Amino acid sequence: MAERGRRGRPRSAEADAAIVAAATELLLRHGYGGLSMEEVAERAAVAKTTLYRRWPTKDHLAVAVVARLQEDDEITDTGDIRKDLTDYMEKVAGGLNRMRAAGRRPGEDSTSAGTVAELVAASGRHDDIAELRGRLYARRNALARELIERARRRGDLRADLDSEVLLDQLAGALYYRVLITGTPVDRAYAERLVAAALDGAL
Amino acid sequence: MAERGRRGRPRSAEADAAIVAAATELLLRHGYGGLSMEEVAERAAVAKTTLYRRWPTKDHLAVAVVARLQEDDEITDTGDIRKDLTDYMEKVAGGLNRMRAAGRRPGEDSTSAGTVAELVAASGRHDDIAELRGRLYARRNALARELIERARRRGDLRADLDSEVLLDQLAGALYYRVLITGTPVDRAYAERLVAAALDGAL
Amino acid sequence: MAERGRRGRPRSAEADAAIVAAATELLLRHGYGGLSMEEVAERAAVAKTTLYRRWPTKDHLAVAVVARLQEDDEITDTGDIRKDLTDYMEKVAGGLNRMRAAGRRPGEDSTSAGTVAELVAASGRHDDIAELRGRLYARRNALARELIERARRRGDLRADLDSEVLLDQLAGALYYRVLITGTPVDRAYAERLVAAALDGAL
Amino acid sequence: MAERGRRGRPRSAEADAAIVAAATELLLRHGYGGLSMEEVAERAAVAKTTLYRRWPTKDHLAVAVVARLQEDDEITDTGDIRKDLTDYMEKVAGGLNRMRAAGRRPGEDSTSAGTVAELVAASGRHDDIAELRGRLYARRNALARELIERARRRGDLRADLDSEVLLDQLAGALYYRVLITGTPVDRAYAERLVAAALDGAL
DNA sequence: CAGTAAACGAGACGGTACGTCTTGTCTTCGG
DNA sequence: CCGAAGACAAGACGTACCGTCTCGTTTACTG
Repeated sequence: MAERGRRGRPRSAEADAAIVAAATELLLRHGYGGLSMEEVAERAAVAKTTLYRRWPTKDHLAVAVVARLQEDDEITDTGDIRKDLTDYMEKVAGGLNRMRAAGRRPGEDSTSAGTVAELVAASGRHDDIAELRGRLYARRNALARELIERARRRGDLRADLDSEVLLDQLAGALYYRVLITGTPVDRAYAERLVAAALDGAL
Repeated sequence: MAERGRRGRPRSAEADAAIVAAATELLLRHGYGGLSMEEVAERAAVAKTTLYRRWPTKDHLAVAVVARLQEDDEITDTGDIRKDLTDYMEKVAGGLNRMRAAGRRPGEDSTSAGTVAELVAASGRHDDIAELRGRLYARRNALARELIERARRRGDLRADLDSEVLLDQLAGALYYRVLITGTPVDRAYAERLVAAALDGAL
Repeated sequence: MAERGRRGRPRSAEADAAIVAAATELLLRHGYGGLSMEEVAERAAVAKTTLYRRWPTKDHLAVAVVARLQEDDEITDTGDIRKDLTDYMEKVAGGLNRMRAAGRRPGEDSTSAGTVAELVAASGRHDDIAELRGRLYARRNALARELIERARRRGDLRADLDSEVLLDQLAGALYYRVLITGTPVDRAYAERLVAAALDGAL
Repeated sequence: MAERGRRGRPRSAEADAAIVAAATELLLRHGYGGLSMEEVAERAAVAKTTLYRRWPTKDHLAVAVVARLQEDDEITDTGDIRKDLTDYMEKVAGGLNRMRAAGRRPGEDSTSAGTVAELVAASGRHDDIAELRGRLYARRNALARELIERARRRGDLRADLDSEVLLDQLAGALYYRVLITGTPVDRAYAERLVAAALDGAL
């Protein structure tokens, strides 16, 4: 089965890299509002057409940049479910906190993470972005649920556990604090969170 | 220092009402992007000056509109903490679901709530909005925490309960589903959620 | 009948002047291709919106500029029809020659008048410009025809003269040389032209 | 010195034909602005490279297309100078009128001939086109002048006739009407024109 | 018949201007 | 002083085309 030779000039990998680099820089430094296609093109020494050939919209570019930034929060399974969940929560929190700093003058305590919200908002403006985000979180959550399932099968968690809700509670608490209440999220919080979820309130 | 009676023509209450009405209509119908100051002014038969005299920014107007829409999620205390929390969760979910529909053509299943995210994003753009939102959620959460505290004092919840985390878990799960994963949130889910939080995973 | 006071802020006369000045400069210096809305706006220290509020298109602006430049080729009637026609031809030729220089580096012998052609082309792209140009030339020719008619009534021209054709021959020859063949047009040529037209070829 | 046989693959005659056909179609149907290299390439099922290998510029292609369209306005010499000139004028007018229709929706009375002007404008943008056009009109006019000279030698025209001006008057009038005033040009007009030029105005 | 030179299809690329849009301010007149 | 009307500055957006380039492929002539 002969490899069907590609037609036409191939896309430039340099351009790709330069664009993403410039966009990342702008996004982290000046936030979503400070990310302009015009300036990305200029900084990447690339024509605007080259941007739009790859990403049909500023929103798409921004989402791609952030997706790359948060690419891999790997999940490790040590057999200690309490520790594994706490580690995972810390990784997720880390990703969020990195975005939290975006567009803030250093020292300024960013009470919320406008940039994260802007990206969620982008989902609302483009169905394809929404879909992409959906698949992304589905995959991510699937991995975490496997971790939980293994622990349950080992007998470390209740047999009738609602793993979907458990994940919502855990990840949700982080996003809620970062996006909505603007309260801090760190290792200590991750521990309290996992403890509360595992032990219950009764 | 004598009371310095207001000079000049007083602000028109009709204008206020017309503006908020028009803005609400646009926001719910066409989403945040479809809310333009120009069009609000036209529909309210009001000059743009009049808008900006009252709200310094489109973001401020939008936030004000939404704040009005979600004004009152009252908390009731029947003594049955499981039921009370479930009711409260359902109210919060209701508010979110109402925003979820914004800007969607009827029938279209809105996987996420772009408009909610836009408003969170607005917080990231204006410190005063962030502050306002902070105070709003602080008050709201304070009420919910009182409910929990009363239950604990009655002995219905663990003595060493981390009530801050409990609320994060509950509200967070809702926001997470609405904003991030785009999964549905209804009475049934509220029940599962409260059950999981109260009973724990172990 | 009371003058109905204009509503809203009136258009800025300074902006008008600055725009036309900048556009004229660019058009004459760099030709039609060198006239860019972007640069006109910058040079006039004016927003692009201000340009487009006045002229819906680059073509419209360019035409307006040129119309202003050629505004008044007055016709004088001394009673000597040969002299009057020659003078008029010279004036028309002057206007054309001024456009001929547009966009040419000094010293460069412009064989044709691209800019004039660009403006005629603009008529082909916008019906309203075509109409405007039609009215302009109608008025211009009407004045010239009056001159001719007076001469005929005096008995200085044939009684059965076709004055429409006479004008076409005269003005046409000038435009033909400037636009098509690229041959020069000056006072001497104007004299030959009028002589030939009045005396006939037989 | 032996004929140094061409190296490499010869140019495709099919491509040539397809390109010119597509370009002609587009130019006549949608005018100069509607003639885009991109679309010519697509319609001719040819790569853009193939276009630019033959014509360095869109302007060059357009000019070539039109040159082909107006290739031959042959001049016939019957000995009756009035008739011969009228016939020639009619042929020239025919060519212009064909261009006049370009880019017009059928039925729409094209007051002017934007496409002709666009081509003249193209001369202003490329010296080689200007030169080409110069040579073209020189040859054309030379033939017409020979016709006139023969008539003069026969004694059918004044001995001191200015044949250059005579031609400017005749052709100029046609172009002037088509390009500038937008008035119609037909056989009847050609007759009036030749009559006026031959008989004079005095 | 193998080698090579050029044409060719496909499509990415840099560049540039266009015309549109929206925000928030400013200026005028009138109540 | 408020309001209505609308002009204004600023600046990004996404589109369109041009003419150039870089691939891989095809078609001739040539040694």
